[in-house]
This record gives sequence, structure tokens and C-alpha cells, in this order.
Amino acid sequence: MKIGDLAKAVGCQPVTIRFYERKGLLGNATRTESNYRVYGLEALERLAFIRNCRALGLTLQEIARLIAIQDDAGTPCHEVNDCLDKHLADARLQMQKLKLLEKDLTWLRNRCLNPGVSAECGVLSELAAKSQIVALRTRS
Amino acid sequence: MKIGDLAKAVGCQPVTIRFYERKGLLGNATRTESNYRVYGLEALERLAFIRNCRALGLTLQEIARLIAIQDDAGTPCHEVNDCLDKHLADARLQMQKLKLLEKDLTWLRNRCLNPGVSAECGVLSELAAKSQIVALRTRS
DNA sequence: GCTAAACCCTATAGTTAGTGTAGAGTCAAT
DNA sequence: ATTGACTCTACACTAACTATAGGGTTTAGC
Repeated sequence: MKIGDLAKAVGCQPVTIRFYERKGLLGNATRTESNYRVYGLEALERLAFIRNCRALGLTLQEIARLIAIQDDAGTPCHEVNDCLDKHLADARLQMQKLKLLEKDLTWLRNRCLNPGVSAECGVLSELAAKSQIVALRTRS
Repeated sequence: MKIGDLAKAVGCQPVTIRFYERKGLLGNATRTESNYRVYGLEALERLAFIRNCRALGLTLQEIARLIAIQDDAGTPCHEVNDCLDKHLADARLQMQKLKLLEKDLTWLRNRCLNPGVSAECGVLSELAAKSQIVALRTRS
């Protein structure tokens, strides 16, 4: 399997695979005589693992750690759970933040019901207010 | 006002202010004889504007555009609304994605109810599955 | 008046997870 | 033989800062 096939198989770009290789997440692929990378099934599996982890928002550093844990069969795996728990907490926190942000943006958006010119723009004047956005939100 | 005072006033680091200056968001500050930046009220107001916008997730590029609109009093301001609407849509989309992510992470986390060693780790084996995470989720 | 802490200056490199570009070699089909 | 699609390397770039190095200035206390 050449790099393009592998890329297609997991839904990423060839450059991304080379990038992971340079970062040490994929071992060095064997090469053809003309220096093309050749991959087998293990590479496909490992790359799928990486992409799955990425889809869950894990960083490459965390993924590297998980791979190390995976490769050392006897490692206690609570670290894996910790990693997931951390991302779960992150995701929930970010959702909360986004809810507040939505409120802010909606409120601000309503400062301009009849769009005119910038000199009279209620949105811009609110943004220009020295009061921080937190104070700004609580006003509504 | 020196850069540290300004930074404290809006709640950021002096480096960040220098960074904005280099990016052209703040005009070049006047300097003392010893080359220290000195700021007045307009700088404070502009910086507060920038930080308010940043708190709403606007990019520096968008902020630069808003400043340009602001400085040209006659510009129609629908662009301001478009910008806000875009970010509102973004925020909502991201919340949806985070909800799915939360589901994925929770499901995956439940593959490991009794933590042991990595060789038997249900979480790692699920992550290693070649099926994409989307398929993985719908299994639950 | 001296010293040390706290501030300021510039320039450069690093962060994340890739993407984009340039220039060159290789492979398969027509 | 040539075209198009692929591959290779190396380098620069993205966003919004943060960190570091190496220096100059100001201020407070003694």
C-alpha cells in the first residue's frame, strides 16, 4: 500500500501521514527502491487509531502516550481513563462557555435592529464600551 | 500610561499589546525619551474594543475590519452584523459537535468499568478498531 | 547616592496540527 | 514518447499568542 492508498483508507491527506511520521507517531515506513513509502496492515491500524483519537480531540502528545501504553501490554490503563475523563470535562466546560458566548452574541446582535451606517451602529458602540464583556452580558 | 498600566487596565499582558501593535491593530504609540510606549485614553478604548471582540471569539482579522468600519463613519454596518451572525452560527455548530463528542467520550469511557492492564483495555481496543469513530458512536 | 526590584525594550523561536509551495523524481496509460 | 497522477524532500506559513535571551530604565528603600 502506498501513502495515497493509506490516506484514502482513513480519510486524511498523504502530507498528514508524513507529518505523523516525522512526529514519531508512526514508525518509519519501509521504502521501495524509488524511495516510496510502503505500508501494511499494522500501519493502517495504527493510523486508524490515531485518527479515531484525533476525532475525539486528543492531542498528538496524548495519542503518543496511549500508543506507548498500548505497546507495553502490562501498563495499568487508568491513565487512559484519566485522559478520557479530562477531555470529557473539557468538552463540558467548553459547552458551558459556548452557551454564555451565544448569549453575549445574541444580546449584542440585537443592539442593531435597523442596520444603518457605522457612526450610529449600536453594536460597535457597545463593543467600544470600556466595560468588559462580562459586565456587558449581565446588563441584559 | 505605560504599557503595564494599560495591560492591567484591560486584563492582558504587555506582550499581547506589543503583539497587537505589530499586527497593526493599535497605531504606533508615542514614546518617551527612553523609548517606552506611552498611551492615552483612545488607546485604552481601542484596546478594550479589541479585547471585547476577542472575548466573543472574533479573529484579529475581523477585528481589524471592524476597526476600519468604525473609523470610516459612513460605512454601512451590515458587515458588522454578518460577522456576529457568522460567529453565532459557528458557536451553535460547535455546541452540536461537542454534544456528539460528549456522547462518544462517554460511551468509550464506559468500555472500561474495571481498570486493569493495557493489554485487556476495552477503551484502547475500541480506539484501535479500524471502523471510524462515527460508526463507533452509532453502535451504542 | 547606591542598590535591587520591577519595569521596559528588541529580536527570535516555539506552540498545535496541520496546509501550502517549490522543485524534482517516478509510475501507468495512451 | 508524453501526459497526468502520483511520490519525494525541504521550507515557509497559519492564529494568537507565550517563552526566552540579553539588554536598558525607573523607582523605592536604605
